[in-house]
Amino acid sequence: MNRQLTNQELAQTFRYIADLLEIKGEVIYKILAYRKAADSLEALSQPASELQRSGKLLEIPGVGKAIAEKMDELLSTGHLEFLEKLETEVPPELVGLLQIPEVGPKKVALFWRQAGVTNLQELEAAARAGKLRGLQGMGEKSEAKVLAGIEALRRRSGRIPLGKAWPFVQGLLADLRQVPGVNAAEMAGSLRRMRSTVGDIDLVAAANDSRVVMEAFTHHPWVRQVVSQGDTKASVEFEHNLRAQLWVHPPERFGTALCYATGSKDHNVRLRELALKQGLSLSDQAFLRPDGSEILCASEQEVYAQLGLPWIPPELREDRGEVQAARSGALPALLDLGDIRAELHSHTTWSDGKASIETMAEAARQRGLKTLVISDHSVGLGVAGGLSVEGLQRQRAEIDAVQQRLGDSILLLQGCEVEIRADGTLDFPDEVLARLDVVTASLHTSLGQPREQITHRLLNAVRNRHVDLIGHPTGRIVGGREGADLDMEAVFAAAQESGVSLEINANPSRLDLDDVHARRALDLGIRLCINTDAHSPQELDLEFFGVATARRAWASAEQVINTWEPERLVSWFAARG
DNA sequence: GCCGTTTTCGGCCCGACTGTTTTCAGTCG
Repeated sequence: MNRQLTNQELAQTFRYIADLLEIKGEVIYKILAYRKAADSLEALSQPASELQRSGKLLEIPGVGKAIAEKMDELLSTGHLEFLEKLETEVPPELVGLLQIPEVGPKKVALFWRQAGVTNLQELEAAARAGKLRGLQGMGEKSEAKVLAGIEALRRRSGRIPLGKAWPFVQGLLADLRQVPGVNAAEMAGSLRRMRSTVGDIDLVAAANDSRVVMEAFTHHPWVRQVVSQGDTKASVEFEHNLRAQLWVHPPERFGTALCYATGSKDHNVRLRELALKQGLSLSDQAFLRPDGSEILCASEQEVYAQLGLPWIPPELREDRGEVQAARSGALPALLDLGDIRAELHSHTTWSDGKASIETMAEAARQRGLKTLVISDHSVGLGVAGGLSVEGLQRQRAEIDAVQQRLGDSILLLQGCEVEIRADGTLDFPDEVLARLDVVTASLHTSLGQPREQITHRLLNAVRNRHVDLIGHPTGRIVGGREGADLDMEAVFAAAQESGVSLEINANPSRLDLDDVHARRALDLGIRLCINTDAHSPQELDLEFFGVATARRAWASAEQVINTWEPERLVSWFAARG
């Protein structure tokens, strides 16, 4: 039998169906239903295949009889007759055209039905030949836009990793806050929700005279092109194909605008539903009473309060149950960066790190950490100058010496990031692992192994009683490579049994586990750790991104072992052997 | 196609911006 489709793959299939139906010209609500089902699948904390076995597919929000049947067929057979038929009606490559900016389903349908276009090459040829300008609703400008859009599509490589967008936006916001009359300027959208990748950058500013802010924004030195500009909203493009849009509202309405622009779309729909039940109307423009008068909210707290809710942290605003939780007073007490007391995964010049043990220890101490685990690579990772057994012994002596010098201001532990070899064995025998204070096992090589093989490999490490942590479990690179094809449910089950802690690697190019996996792990009672994997003192600051990912997974401080004091950590590691 | 402390049928968020269609359709978030 074929392996089970993942939730992600199912979601992709339903989104693809929605796109095809939209080009075909189906009623919009049918299309929205497929997209809603896809959203739910992605937010699901357990595999749909599991729900299928227990006959609970209909319990997925937004999944009714028709979609449940299709899901069932996909999970059971690996294909879907409905989709195969649809693909004979609508040329599948048309879906790719939706990626072109300013080209939506209606335009694609127009190009297809009126100009015979079935793929990107044909569209480009038609545009260059001037064959689009004569179509209904098209002119020369629209035709040029299509060509420019195709070029932009070729340049950009999808969404921007959070780690790139974040520092860029800090600079931009600092400049906007300097503009005379600007009362506040904040990021919004997926960036504020701390998703691992960001589409466009959304910003909201409070000012009484929007024109001054708009001028400053569209003339910012980093701006390469102004895409659109109005009184309340402007959209620009920077170098490297970063796009940003700015909304400007008067200060007394800033909370309403910020809340709306932060989203997510589905979270906003929930809020709107609550507003409607109270006879209120909530939109990006205004929050209105039944008589049409406006409820002005300068802060988000006021928006939520009007709806009878406590303020919901942006990281939770994904319509994954947060509004219901807020209503019943069951919002989690989220982990905060200030709760972090320990860094459990760091590198030094003993392998591929840039700084000495002492420099790293001093940097950790300055950041208020009470425990630092030095976990250089093991010998198997040759490119990183991994340590041999003998090297580990010499390193232990230096760690002890640095500890002497630093006194009890910070506790240094000797760990090791031990290779999980391609055959599933660990780089060191058990008696060597037993001498280490902390053992982190990680996959770095042969990540492309088939599912069964690589899962088995990771399970070997999870079940080794000397292993305390699993580093960046899937090996994914944000905006780069997919994670290994792991059976994550099997990994979670084994972790639950062995008590091993799974890492959220805080480096923004990893963020691995991701938020959905992390939430599933927490639901199963698995303890998480959040580590920077720092190779230099500055990288210790990346913890922030890992904490954000954990917050998106609804993590509390107690569920993350980095919040523990040194004594508790030491006894936990010791008890694990 | 989904859903129900207004409904098992009739809704499903809605406004800004752009280009072209001189009154609106398409896209976007």
